[in-house]
Amino acid sequence: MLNLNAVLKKHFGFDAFREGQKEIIEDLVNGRDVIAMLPTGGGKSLCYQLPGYILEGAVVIISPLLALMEDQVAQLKMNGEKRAVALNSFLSFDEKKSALYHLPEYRFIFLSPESLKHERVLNALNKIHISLFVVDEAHCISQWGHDFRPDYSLIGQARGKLNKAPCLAMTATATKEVLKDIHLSLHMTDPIRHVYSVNRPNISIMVSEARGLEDKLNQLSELVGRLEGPGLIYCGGRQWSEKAVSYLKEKGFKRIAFYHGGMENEQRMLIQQQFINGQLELVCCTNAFGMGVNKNNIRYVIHFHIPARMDAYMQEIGRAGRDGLPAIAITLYDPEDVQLPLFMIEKEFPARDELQAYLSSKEIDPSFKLEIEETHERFILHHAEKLKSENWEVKVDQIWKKIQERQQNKTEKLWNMIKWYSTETCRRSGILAHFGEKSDSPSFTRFCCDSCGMDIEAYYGQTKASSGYETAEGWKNELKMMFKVSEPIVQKTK
DNA sequence: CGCGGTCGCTCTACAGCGACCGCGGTGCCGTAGT
Repeated sequence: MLNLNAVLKKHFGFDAFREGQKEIIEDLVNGRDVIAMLPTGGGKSLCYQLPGYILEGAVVIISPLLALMEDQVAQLKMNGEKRAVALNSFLSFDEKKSALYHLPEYRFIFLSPESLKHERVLNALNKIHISLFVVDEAHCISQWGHDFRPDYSLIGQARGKLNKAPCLAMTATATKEVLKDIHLSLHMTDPIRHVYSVNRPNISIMVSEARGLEDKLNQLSELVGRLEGPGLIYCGGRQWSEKAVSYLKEKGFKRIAFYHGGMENEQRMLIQQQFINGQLELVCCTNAFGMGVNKNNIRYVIHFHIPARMDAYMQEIGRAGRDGLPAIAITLYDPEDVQLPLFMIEKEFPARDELQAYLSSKEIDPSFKLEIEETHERFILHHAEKLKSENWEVKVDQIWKKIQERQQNKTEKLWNMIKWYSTETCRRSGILAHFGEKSDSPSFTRFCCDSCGMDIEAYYGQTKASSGYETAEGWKNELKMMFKVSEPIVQKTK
């Protein structure tokens, strides 16, 4: 029997596995497909890196962001592993050509789902022996694969064209529906699920009703003034993230910056690094900020606008309190705010006449290209490809049906979120129910949520008392007693 | 749909109002002879 602990010590220098890691690795080494839902910061990358040193061949990792791939490669190289490469658009043509030629020499190969569809890449991958096929941040399959980045939904198909290898899908947040989506989309064979609770007992959850912009801004500056940082503020739009920063700066707060997808890459990397290193106390951002932000001492996450779905909300608040110390998530909820996500769901897809105009113009003159939004075009082309034997009118009907289906699906998720904001029962139980977990095991306290009687004033007092890190251990112990975090709820199926 | 910015009106007034318009999230990706 293989001694995994010895391999762990030899290659990573650790004496013991973290929770779940060993079981996941054992299943993979035994050739099984695995879906792993591990809490953030649970040491997910080890789950594919270690098998890379046991199994014959290369580990292929599908990653959603260039920055994440680069990060992982840099980390591996820092650990002395030179046989790691990221095959992406950062490489020049010559570099890419060379990397593909030398592919058999690599042990860890990182790819985007988009590059996985190119013949050249597939051919090169087919010439090597793949020991393990990994999809990192696998919830993206469900979150993006249906519309925003359809290539995410083609990973399973690509996998079928490659040498058969066990498949590992990893994420921190997934509902039952998302887990099923991952399973089916990746064409996994009877996968073993290692699913841990999404509950984060050290994060208190609050929803504060706000009426109108002025009320919201007042509440915001009060919170920022009294809460211990570092903190994150999630806004619904790019301009909002910038405006929130100017407002708070005007109020005298310092070390704040904004972050959104419209900024230059270099600037984005700078802000992220400054925040991680503690030079920035507060970042106002859109949902672009998050994945790959490895910072364990975020003390609060404020939602200035509501997220559109529960799993997105959990991912966002889950960035707080990774050190296990008390943290708080507060949403400033104005019932009027539902209009923004509603509008976005509408706008995300082409309208019926746009769809019709696009497909009919292609029918009349294939060389003519009707200018429509890039995401709309990609959605149409992706689905038209599946219907390529049909005539254009059938395509219009079928794709329109698909659009309505997607919009309905997204709107439903939004209303579920709204329902959760409006209820007066325990918020944590509501979240756990949403993820299909029973909520009887966690011992809820007055620090649970506003519905459980949590008082923000008491919270201010507690965290102020424990400001600095001298008392960190004391708090950790108190929390363990309060929440029994030493006995995590593990729901392991199969 | 709501917000904010701009325009134009008033007509002693150049500040203040209403009408109107534009905007609103997430990110990959090309090229062939070593």
